[in-house]
Amino acid sequence: MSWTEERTATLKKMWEGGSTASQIAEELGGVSRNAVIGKAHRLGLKSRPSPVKANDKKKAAAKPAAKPAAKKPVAKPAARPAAPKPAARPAAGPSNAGGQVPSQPLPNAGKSDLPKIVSVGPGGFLRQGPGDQQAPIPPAPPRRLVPAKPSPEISDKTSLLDLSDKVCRWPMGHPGEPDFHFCGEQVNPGFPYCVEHCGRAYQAQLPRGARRPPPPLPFGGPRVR
DNA sequence: CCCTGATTCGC
DNA sequence: GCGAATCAGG
Repeated sequence: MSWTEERTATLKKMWEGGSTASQIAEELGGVSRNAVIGKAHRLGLKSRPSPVKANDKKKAAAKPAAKPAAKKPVAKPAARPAAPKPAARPAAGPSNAGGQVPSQPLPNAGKSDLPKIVSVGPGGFLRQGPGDQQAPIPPAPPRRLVPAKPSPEISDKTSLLDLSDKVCRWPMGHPGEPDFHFCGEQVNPGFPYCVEHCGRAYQAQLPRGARRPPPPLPFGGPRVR
């Protein structure tokens, strides 16, 4: 398997959506977890709430001395760029650090305390505020077993091959499912999505300080059909 | 042991 | 660029 545009896009989307590397690898198929991680890094995506690197204590004095990390008999000057850590991006909370979809059905159900931020995008689409996602859509995207439903109705749906600059590339469903397809509506000029999906793709910024970790949107965004 | 992501390095 | 092997933490 090679990293095509779409597979890379899927990887990126899922990675940013909080899926674990294993899940992504499984979804894509034909690649290992390591491959996904490796690719993610090469893409520049990196460092998410990683369980293993959670430590970021202010006390750096403890052990600056690096461990050779490479136990291979190769003598290598430990000149590591010392990645400037991106300083805790508002990432998933501790409860769902594992990338699992939160069991809470409505991330934003009764909470109206947040200011409703709405702004108008270039195409006239309304940006939603983070967490303003139309509430209840997907509590949990069914992963793992794909029914392999012999669906004949994918004929008139926009498939991967039907994508062009003119049609909305918003994914409907999940890759691997028999009826996975794309929105296919006419795009909002200058964007990869139609006006409606631009509203989902591009969200308004909350004022500083009022931000919350982005709702770990399940891969591919809300399951709308 | 299971899981996670990070890193290295031969290909 | 890719990803197995490995490391390291939970």
